[in-house]
Amino acid sequence: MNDGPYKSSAKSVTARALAVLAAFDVETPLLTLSQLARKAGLPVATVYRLAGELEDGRFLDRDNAGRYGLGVRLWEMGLLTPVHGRLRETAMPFLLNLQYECRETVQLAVCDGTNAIYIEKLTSETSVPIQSRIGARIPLHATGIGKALLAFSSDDFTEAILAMPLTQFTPETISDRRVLLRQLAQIRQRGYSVSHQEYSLGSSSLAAPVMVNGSVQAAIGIVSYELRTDLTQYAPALLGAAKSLAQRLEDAVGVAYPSIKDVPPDPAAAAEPLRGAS
Amino acid sequence: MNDGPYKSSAKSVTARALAVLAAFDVETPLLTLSQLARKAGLPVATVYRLAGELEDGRFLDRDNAGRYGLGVRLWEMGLLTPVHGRLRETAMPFLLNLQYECRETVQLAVCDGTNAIYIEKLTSETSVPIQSRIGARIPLHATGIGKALLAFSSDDFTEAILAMPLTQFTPETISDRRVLLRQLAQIRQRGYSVSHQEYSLGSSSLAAPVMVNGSVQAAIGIVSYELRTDLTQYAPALLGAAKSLAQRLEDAVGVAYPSIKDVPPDPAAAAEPLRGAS
DNA sequence: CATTTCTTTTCACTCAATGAAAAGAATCTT
DNA sequence: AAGATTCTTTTCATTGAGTGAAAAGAAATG
Repeated sequence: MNDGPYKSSAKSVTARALAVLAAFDVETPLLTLSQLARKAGLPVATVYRLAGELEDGRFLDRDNAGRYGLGVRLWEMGLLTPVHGRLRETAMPFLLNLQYECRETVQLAVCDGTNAIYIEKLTSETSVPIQSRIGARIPLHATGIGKALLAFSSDDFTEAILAMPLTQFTPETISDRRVLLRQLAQIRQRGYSVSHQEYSLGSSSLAAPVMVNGSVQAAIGIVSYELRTDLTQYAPALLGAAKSLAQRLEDAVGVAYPSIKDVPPDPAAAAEPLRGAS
Repeated sequence: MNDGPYKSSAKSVTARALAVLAAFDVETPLLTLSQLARKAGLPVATVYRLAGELEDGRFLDRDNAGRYGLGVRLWEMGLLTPVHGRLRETAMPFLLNLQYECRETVQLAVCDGTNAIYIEKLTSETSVPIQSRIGARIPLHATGIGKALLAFSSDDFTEAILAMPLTQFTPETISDRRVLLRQLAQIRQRGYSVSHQEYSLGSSSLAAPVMVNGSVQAAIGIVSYELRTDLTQYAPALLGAAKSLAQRLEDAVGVAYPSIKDVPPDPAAAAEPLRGAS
C-alpha cells in the first residue's frame, strides 16, 4: 500500500476506469495522457492501458493532437438515460411552445438527491444571459424551480432538506426555515413558485411542478431579468405547459419502460469497435 | 477458454464493464440483473459485481423495482462531450431562432465515420412527426443534411463514401454515384442542399453546412412535409443561421478548449460516491 | 405448496492487471 | 544543432484482484 502524495485510492479496475473518465470536467474537457494520469491519480502506464480500452469503446475520443476527451459513446448513452430519453424528449415540444409564447428563458429541472438538476434550458437572443448550465446542480431552496420541486415533495423529504444548512447565495436567498415553509405552503396553494434574485442577482423566475401520478417528476421554470416584465402574466401558459407535459408523461408510463419479460442474449455483445474517419 | 452458446468475448475487466453498459438500448433502457447478464453475455455473478461498482459511480441507477438503467453520471458526462458542450451549446440559440422564424423542424448534425449523427432536433406542434431520433446515425448520401456535410468534405473522404454501397431507403434515395456527384457540386455552388423524400417518404428538407476554418464542422437542416411549403423560401434564414453559428464557433476555438499547460493533481480523484435520495 | 427464476454471498484458483523501468518521440532551451 | 525535459509507448516479472461455479436466500409464478 503505497501512499505517495495524492497517489489515489481507486481499488478495483472498474473504479480506476471510472476515475479516468471522471478526470474530465467543464474546465478541462481535453487532456493529454500524462495530465489524465495526474488528474486521475494513477500511474501513466495504467492510464495508458485503460484509456486505450476506453477509446476502443469510444468512451474516449482523441483529437488530432492526440489529446483525450470524453467520447461520443458517452453522449449516446446519456441519451438513453431516463432524464433525457423519457423526460427531456417528451418535454421538449412543450418547452419550445412556452418559449415561443413568452420569449424568455425556459428551464426544465428534476430533483436528484438534495439538489435540482437542470435538464434543459432554452435561451434565445432576447433572454437573460449565462444562467445555470445544463447539468448544473443547485440546492432546492435557492431557486424558483427548486422551490417548485420542493413544495410538492413528500413531507419527510422536505424535512430532510430543511434539516440541512440553507446556503445563502444572495442577500435574497431564503435561509430562514419558517419563511421557506410558509412559501412552500403558498406555492402548493397557488400551483406555482416565484423567486426574486434568490440565486443570482438581477433575475427572477416563475416555476411550476410537473406532477405525474401524484408525485413531482420535474419542474418547468421561466426566467427573466428582474423587473423587466411581470412574469406572473405567464403563469397560465406555464401551468398549462406543466399540466400538458404531466399528462403526456402519465400516458407514456409503461410504454417507454415496459416490464420486458424476456430479453434475448445479445449476439452483438461482442460488437466491433466503430472507427471514425474525418 | 469456454465457448458455450453466446458466451461473450470481452476479455479485459474494463471491456466487460463497458459491455455491461452497452447492454442498454432504446428498446430496453431498463434491465434486471439477469437480463443484463444475458445481454452482456457474462456470468451473473460477474455482472452483479460490475453493476454494483458502476452503480456506486452512478453510471448505473436502479429504479424502485431494482432494475438497472443507465445512470445520471453518463448523462452528465455526455454534456462534457465536444458534440454537446461545444457544438450543441453554441448552436442552440441559432437553432431556436431559426425554428422561431420558419416554424418547421430544425436539425443539427455532424459527421461521424460514414454517417451523420443528429445532435439536436427541434420539433414543435406544427412540424413533421417522428423524424430521426437525436443520436441517430444515418448514411450521408440519404438525407439533405447528410449531403450538405458530404458536399463540403475533403475529396478523399467523399471518394471513400462513394466507394461504399449507397443504401436505398426510398425510391427517391440517390443511389447513382454520378447523380450524387453532380448534386454535391451543385450544393457546393448554391451553398445549401435540397432533398425530397430521399430518406423517408413524405418529407423534404433543406440543409446548409457550418464551415469553421475551412472544414465542415456540422450542418443545419430544416425539414417539412413534402409539398407543404416551398422550403427554399427559408434558404436565406438557414444560410444566415449557419453562417452565424460558424462565426461563433470560430471565435470560440481555443477558448472552450485551451491547451492547458499544467493540470494539478486532483485531490478529489478519490471522490465520495454520491448517493441520491427521493 | 411446490416450482421456477432471480438476487446475493462465498471461496479457492489463476490469469489478467499491474507499474517500474527503459526505449522511443516530441517539444522546449540555449 | 546538440542537450535537456517531458511525453508516449512497449516490455515483462510479480502477485493480488477478479473470476465464476455453486450454494443459499428471496421473490415471483402457477
